[in-house]
Amino acid sequence: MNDRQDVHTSDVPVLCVACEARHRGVCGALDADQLVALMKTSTKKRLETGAELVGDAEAIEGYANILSGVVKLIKGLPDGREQIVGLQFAPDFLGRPFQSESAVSAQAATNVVVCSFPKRAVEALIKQSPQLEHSLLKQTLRELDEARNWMLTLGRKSALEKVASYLLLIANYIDPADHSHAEAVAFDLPMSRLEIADFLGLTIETVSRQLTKLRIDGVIQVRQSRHIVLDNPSRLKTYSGG
Amino acid sequence: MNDRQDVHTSDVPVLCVACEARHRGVCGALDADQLVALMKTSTKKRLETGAELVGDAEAIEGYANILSGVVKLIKGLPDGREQIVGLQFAPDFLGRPFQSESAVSAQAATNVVVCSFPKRAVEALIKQSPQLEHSLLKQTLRELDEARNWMLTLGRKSALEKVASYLLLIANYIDPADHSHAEAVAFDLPMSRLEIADFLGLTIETVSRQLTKLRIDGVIQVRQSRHIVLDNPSRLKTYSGG
DNA sequence: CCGGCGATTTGATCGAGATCAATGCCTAAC
DNA sequence: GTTAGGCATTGATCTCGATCAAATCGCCGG
Repeated sequence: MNDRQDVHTSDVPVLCVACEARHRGVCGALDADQLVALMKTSTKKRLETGAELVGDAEAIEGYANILSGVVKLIKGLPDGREQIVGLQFAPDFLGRPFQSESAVSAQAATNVVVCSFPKRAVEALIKQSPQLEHSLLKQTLRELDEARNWMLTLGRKSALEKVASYLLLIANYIDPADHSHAEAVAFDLPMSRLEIADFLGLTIETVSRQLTKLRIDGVIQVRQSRHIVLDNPSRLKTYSGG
Repeated sequence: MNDRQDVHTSDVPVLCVACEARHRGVCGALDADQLVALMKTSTKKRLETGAELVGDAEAIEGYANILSGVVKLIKGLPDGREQIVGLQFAPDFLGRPFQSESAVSAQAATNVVVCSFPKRAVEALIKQSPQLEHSLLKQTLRELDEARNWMLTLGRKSALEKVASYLLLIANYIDPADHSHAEAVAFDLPMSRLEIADFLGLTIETVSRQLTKLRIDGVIQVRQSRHIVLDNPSRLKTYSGG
């Protein structure tokens, strides 16, 4: 079901000479020499909540590994309506290979730390390393699956089902354990109500009302608006529409 | 904007020894020897409208090149609600590399002709040929872009904007020319009202009403319910919400 | 030509979620 | 502690699209 860990071709984290983080993710596909070469070109960057990594239709300046935090991918309409079309968590790889322009805008949803690489260095490496390309293909296939799952949610679920699905999605990222039995899970939402609404194709008021309903039904606890406790995750699943 | 043609690593169509069609698409990435080997394992299949290529959560029996027709990718909820999460046209490649189960069900929306290959043969070839993997990555990235574009439509557009966007999408597949100036385009819809509704996250009645509205506004002509004429495609764009 | 059947259109009504409008809550500055 | 300002909740109302129901169209077989 969840092949997230499968994205890492190598499970051995590698110490980056530039940003001093231990990389996993796509970098695991490289051999030692390639890694050293790549990491000499890397830079560690810290981004505040709301900071823009790549603007829509802007030239892409590089690629990045997310070390911590959550990045949202946004598409907007000319009149200002917005839809979040993807969420990226560590250790996802950020960037659009073989395209000079981005179709989406990428923004930090929380404080984010990335290790970024110049476009040219990564693309040269992709040409050399089928392993890296294989790794990118796997991540892209996973993102495609996630996008299609979300299309079902956007097109066919009710507001209540959408919010329940969202909570389960986040709970699963925080703690990828199997929540089919009844262990409690607690976590902080990495997004504001407005961002949740833009992810679910709803308004903030509707998101708030559905959370209230779930709270009153005793399925979730909400504290300080961001902190969520699921006493019984499998019960929440019955609200998510499958 | 549209890098569809870019998917074909080679522009030279190759005659398939088995199905006697000239392949393009992903097969273009192979060298002559590899092609011959692959094509000896291929079979040409004709599928009636509605035929299922791959069921949800079924084992994937193989891969296929679409030679003609339209294939819809469907995701469903336990209670029967359905969402079309992707459309594939010739010469798209059909299949989910590196996964034993399909996350979606694939059905023929029109009569479809495919040239199918056994799973094993294709996967062996992917291992040998970085070119093929590169080609698959490009197709997957394009599908991801399309999925994300459609998420914006599903989450944030009105029913009228959705229907207008759908007509422009189909018009663009039929004739990938630039429709920004005012040349008329005519085509047959490859899908029923129910399928359009399942693609747009609407009901058949709403789809029908929006088409009627566009017809009364003089933006489109509708004949025999499937045949559409856009006298002025750029005018339809103003209805699509950007 | 006629009847039948599925697909589509049109009509009437309903309701989920949007919109408009307060009100309440948490944090930060002073 | 007090106040200001951004977020979130709650309430009242409206609207778009769903639902229920009834024609109408198009096509095929007799």
